[in-house]
Amino acid sequence: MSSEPSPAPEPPPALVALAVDLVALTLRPAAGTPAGEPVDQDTLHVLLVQRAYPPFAGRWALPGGFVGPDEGLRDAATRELAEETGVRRLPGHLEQLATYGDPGRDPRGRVVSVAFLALAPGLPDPVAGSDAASSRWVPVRSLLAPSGDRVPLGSEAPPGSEVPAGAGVPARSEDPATAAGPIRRVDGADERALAFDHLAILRDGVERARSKIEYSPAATAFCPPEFTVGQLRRVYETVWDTRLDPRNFHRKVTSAAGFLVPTGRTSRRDGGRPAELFRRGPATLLHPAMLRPTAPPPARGQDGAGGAGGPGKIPDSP
Amino acid sequence: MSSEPSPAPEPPPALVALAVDLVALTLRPAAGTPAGEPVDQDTLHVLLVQRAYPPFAGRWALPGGFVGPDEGLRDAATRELAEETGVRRLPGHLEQLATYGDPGRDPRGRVVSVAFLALAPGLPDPVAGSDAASSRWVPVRSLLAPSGDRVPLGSEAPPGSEVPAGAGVPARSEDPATAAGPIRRVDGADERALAFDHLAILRDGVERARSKIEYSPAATAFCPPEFTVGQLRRVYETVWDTRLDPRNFHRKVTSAAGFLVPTGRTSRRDGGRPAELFRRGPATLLHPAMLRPTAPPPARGQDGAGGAGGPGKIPDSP
DNA sequence: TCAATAGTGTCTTTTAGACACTATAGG
DNA sequence: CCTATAGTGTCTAAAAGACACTATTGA
Repeated sequence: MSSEPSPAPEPPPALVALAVDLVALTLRPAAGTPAGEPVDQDTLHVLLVQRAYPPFAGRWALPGGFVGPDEGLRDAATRELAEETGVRRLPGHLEQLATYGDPGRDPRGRVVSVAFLALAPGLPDPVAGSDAASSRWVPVRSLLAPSGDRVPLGSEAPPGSEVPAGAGVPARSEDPATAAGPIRRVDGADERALAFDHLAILRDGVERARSKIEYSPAATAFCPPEFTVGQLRRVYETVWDTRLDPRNFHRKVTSAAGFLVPTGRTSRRDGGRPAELFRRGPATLLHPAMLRPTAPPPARGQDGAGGAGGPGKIPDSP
Repeated sequence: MSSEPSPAPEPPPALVALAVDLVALTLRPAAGTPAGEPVDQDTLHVLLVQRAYPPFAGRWALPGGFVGPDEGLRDAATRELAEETGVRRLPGHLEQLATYGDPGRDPRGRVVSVAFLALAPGLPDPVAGSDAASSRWVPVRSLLAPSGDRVPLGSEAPPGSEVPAGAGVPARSEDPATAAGPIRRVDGADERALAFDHLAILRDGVERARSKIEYSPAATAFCPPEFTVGQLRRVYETVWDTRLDPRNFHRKVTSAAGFLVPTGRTSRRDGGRPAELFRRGPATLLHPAMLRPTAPPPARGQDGAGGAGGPGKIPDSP
């Protein structure tokens, strides 16, 4: 139910501030790839903004903001995403992730945030929004690394070089992605840490994306309208952080009914046989599913299929 | 992010009332089973309360209520469930489902509701809560039926007889479960309809439950601490509304690592060979998963895995 | 005896995964 | 020629599903 009228002996309706937060994921070339490394090695990036005001001023956070008085939840998420990326009709996929609203998650008072997950093909470098000092795409791996490790030596961005030269956003000393760099602190906290409970939200979003592309064609949201099987495979490999056999992948993906529709055209390549171009098909669920390479019998780590969201527990606390 | 401080040129923080709603599912014998039908045919039931005050006075709704000023979301859901069922330490499973907060879903103003999904073994008949005229378990099928059909002739409760004799809650003329009965109307609306957007929430909850038990051991939440493979199979059959081959089911469920732990004991039966008793094992994800009998290649109906959760789209509008 | 449920085994089909081999581009 | 990517075929193992058969109870 939604609430009770005044005569009901319920706890008084707590009035809370309502916000949306976005876990916007995209694939971009790993910046700062050392010479001699394979170029164009896509990595998973998330959109972050640097907070201009307290609390957590100077810290990086997921983009988001308050929901307008007459604004729908999804509308608010769409608006925030458009504001931050400068893109009005966003391609890709947007779905509700979970709601984080336990008391204490925001020092200013009770703020309930409905988090959304957005998957999009390579978006432009973000435009500084009105509510943030700056914003940028940050490699997810550098944020989820337990504590500065898990970053493959040399394949991840070295300190201060996550942004390709000329990207327009100067590297900042507060860079959150500098996993290998010295850890600076702002009012006693690890400055690499995200504001509020946003690291937890990010984790949930990434896990949701990982399971989502198993059972749905959502992986195509990371691709342009027309794409090759090889591109799609690189999406899966990047999001899952695995290697997949190109031959078996090709067979699976092309035999899943309604997943891909051939365009008849073919892509030009730098070297190698030209590949067929496909569009996303009408399927909403994949059959058979594209299951992640299975770690053996023992429990795989999460708690729930989130049903419809497939597996993946949805926490409700920061 | 969660919000911006006052100096930010964001839309002003809309203050909203925060509520939780519960989709509490359990398995109970179909009431009103005509003589001659197989008894003890479990069916999926959802807990509903009858609203005492406007709006939607007299209509049935999901149990729920406002979140206290210093109360966590999950805490509020747990409290509401305990109040409505009279059970303090609830067995079973509780997870966040989705949040419904679009303007207009509540005629009194902006009310944002975080819905939770609860799965529990046969709970007692509900105790009338302080905020509802009455509450009861209602067969899900009668609520989700397109418009009075989809109810297998003779196997569903006939008008006014959903409650087993002596259940303590007299059948009311407003009974929402009377799918086959005449449709009465209150202020112009089909009285069988649930209040607010609760039918949509119920649909989402049922679909989440259906996919949840595919990838997680959540089906055991419908069982007592010790149960037989046959009982577990009946859970799957009821939730999925399918028949499953007992022999293949037995093999699958006992070979999924960590799903079931044998107790060594055996159950006594009325007729038939005694069955081994199991407890729920430590697994959090099933491998291999218990996939629903697959409707052929065409898309299976939802939009997303949610969720590892697997599949299942999470809408954010009523 | 029979009916009913529990549990095992066997066979076929589908799918996953390893991997050989051919096709078509650029250098 | 080479290398690199695309795409097909073939084999094996795992899993799903159909179903025969045995086991153990109550009536």
